[in-house]
Parts: sequence; C-alpha cells; structure tokens
Amino acid sequence: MTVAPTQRTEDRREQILNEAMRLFLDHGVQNVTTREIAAAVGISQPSLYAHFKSREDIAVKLSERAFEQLSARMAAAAHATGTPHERLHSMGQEYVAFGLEQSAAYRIAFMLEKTTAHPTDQQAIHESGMRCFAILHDLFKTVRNSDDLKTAALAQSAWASMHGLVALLLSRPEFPWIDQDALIACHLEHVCRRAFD
Amino acid sequence: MTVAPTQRTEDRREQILNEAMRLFLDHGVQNVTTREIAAAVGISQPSLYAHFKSREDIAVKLSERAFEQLSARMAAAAHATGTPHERLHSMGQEYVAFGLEQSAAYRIAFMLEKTTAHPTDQQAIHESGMRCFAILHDLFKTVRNSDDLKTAALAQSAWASMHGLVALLLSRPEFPWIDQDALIACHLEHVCRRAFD
DNA sequence: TTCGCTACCTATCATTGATAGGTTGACACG
DNA sequence: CGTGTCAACCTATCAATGATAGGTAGCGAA
Repeated sequence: MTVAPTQRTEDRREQILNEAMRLFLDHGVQNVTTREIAAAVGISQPSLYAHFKSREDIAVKLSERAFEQLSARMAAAAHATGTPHERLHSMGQEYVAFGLEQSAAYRIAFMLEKTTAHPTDQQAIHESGMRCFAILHDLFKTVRNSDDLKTAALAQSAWASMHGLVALLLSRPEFPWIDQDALIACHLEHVCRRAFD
Repeated sequence: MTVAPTQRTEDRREQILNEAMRLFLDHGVQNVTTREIAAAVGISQPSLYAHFKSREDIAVKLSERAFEQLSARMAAAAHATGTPHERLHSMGQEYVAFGLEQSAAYRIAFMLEKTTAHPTDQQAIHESGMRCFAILHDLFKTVRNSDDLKTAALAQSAWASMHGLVALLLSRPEFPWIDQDALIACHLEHVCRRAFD
C-alpha cells in the first residue's frame, strides 16, 4: 500500500469538509445539497460517498471537529491564570464567541432535530458534548469548592443560559436586540454570579 | 356562496393541522412527509395543497397557533394576582411548561433553521414572537418600575436563559440532567432574581 | 336540467440522497 | 516492457419526496 493515494484521499476528505462547512454557513445546513457540495469540490456527486457514508455523516464529522475546537477554547479558559470568577467569565466569552463564529457547527451540534443518524454517530456527538460540559462543570466545582447536587444544578443552569443566548442570537437575528456586546456582557455577568450562590 | 362547504373546508384544515402536529410530535418535524400527513387525514397527498400553500406553510400555521397559546399563558401569568416577583416566576413556569408540552410547536417557532419561507410567513412568525416577548418585557418594566436600556437588557437576557433551558431539554434528552423539576426551579429562581438587580 | 363551484382524485414532474457498475491511471512485479 | 491490482472517480439510474396539471364527482342555484 502506497502512501501517496492515502494522503490524497485524506486531503480530498478535508476539502469536502471545508467546502461543506462554507456552504452550510452561507446557505444554512438544510439548504445545501450533496450536488452543490460536490460541485464546490469539483467532483461528481456520487464521489462524495467514497469519503462519507451519507450526507448526514458529513454534518456529523463537522460537528465533531467543531466540538474539539470548543473544548479546546473552554479548556484554555479554564486553565488560564486569574481568579475562578475571571476564568468562568472568560469561558463564557469563549463559548458565545464560538457559537457566533461557527454558527453552522453550533447548529449541527446543538440545534438540529434528531434524525436517523446511526447510534454510533449520535454517541460520538453526545460524548463530544459531554466533554465540553465536563469542563464547565469542573470549573464550577472549583469555584464553589464542592461537588454536590447544587453545584451540578448551577452548572447545568448556567450552560442552559449560555446556550439560550447563542441559540436565540443565531435563530432570530432580526429581533430588535440591544447592542449585542452589551447584551452578552450583561448576560455573562449574571450567569457567572450564580456560581457563587 | 354557501356556508356548508366553507365550514367543511375549515374542518378539514383543522384536521390536517391536528394530524400534522401529532405526527411532528411523534416523529420530529423533519421526518414527516406530506404523504404521511395526507394518509393520516385520509385524503390524497396533493389534496393538502388545496388547504396549504406548501408543506412549510403547515408548519408555519402550527407555529402561529402555538404562539397564540404561549401568549395567552404568559399574559394570564402577567395579569394574575400576586407580587410582581410571583407573577414573573409564574410566567417562567408557563413558558417552560409550554415548551416541553408543545415541543413540536416550540421547535418550529424557535429552533428551526431559516428556510425559503415567504417573507409574509416569516413576518407573521416574527410578530407572534414579538408579542410574546413584549409581555415579558412589560412585566420587567413593572417589576423594575422603569423602561430603560438596562431593563431591556435584563428582559432579553432572561428570555435567552429561559429559551436555553427549554431548547436544551428538548434537543438533548439523553443528557444526564439532574431532576428536571429541580433544575427548572433552580433556573427560574435565578432568572427571576435578576429582574431586581 | 344545466351551470358553476368546491373538494378531491390520478398521473406526473423535478429535485434530492443514495447505489450500481464500469473506466482510468498510478504503481508493483515478472 | 507488459500485466495485474487497486484506489478514486465517472455515468447512469433508483426511490422518495414536495409540488403541479388536469380531470371528475357531487351539490346547490337558476
């Protein structure tokens, strides 16, 4: 088995993922056809299936890749210097920034309806999400210096709050929001304050 | 123009909406075909188009209907007896309960990706949502006895928090949530407390 | 009866995700 | 050099789905 073909295959795979992500961002995840992705890459539509099991598989792989980025950003914030409160605030900022920048990935990961994805894929996405939440949960434990039910409740509640802001900003851009940065700051301040209750 | 045919048409329309809602709830909004809806009603698939412009139009109409229910529940909570804090808490409870009960409608209204819906329909959904938010915003004005930017920020932030909880509970039921009622109570408490900052 | 209208039907499209089967070109090996 | 092998790709085609076209049954009014 030679190295060159495998390398080329891997490049093509990356190329498909990149083009798909760009199209998903531009036109919405639901409004991109496999033919459009293939045309963007410069191959025939069936050739996609040599690299991915299905159209949904492409979305799943993008989602996993996105979760890795999110985990990395959250972990970096968690282990940065500063008080726990500062780190919590920083993590929240990273979370919102990620959601707004990688809106297609965020949608795939958190806002898409369950489909007939293979259990393996659902499991993979679920575990990716769990790892992200674990980072938040751990920081809450540090901040509160405890690992009880209340801490878990506060962490889950905080996650819900952060998700809500990202999700609404993404799905209702036409809403008359106040200045976005001000809203994010206001929201973050309250969410972080909860950790100290 | 006779009355009988119009009445029957209206009944059929309601029947389609009811069956569609049931199927959407059971199988997910994206996983229901027009043929399935038609079969559930007992008519041919093309006959749906005598009552609705498109498949999406059915979803839009369900969404509008859902928003009316949500508005009504929120308004009832807003004008009930009790302190402003109590009414705010009650409104939050209604919001969450509505989202969990009417999950298909909630998804259509808040969690579906923008599609190629006619501007008129998007406008209708948008205005329905605005009415709901206005009820929350008004209550915040009452609670804080002011109508400034801070109040608007807090109301938007609170809405985001509530939406986040509903959205996550709906889209990630497999997550190891703590007791759902406890989580909702914990979340609501913090959100309501914000209004008095 | 005959007209007209409403609600419905069958037949058919175009689009889309997915599969089947054949073709090409690079590389290993005698 | 000739030949086999194999990965990567292609064209042709499918089944499912949303939507449209065109015809018809039934019912009330003139």
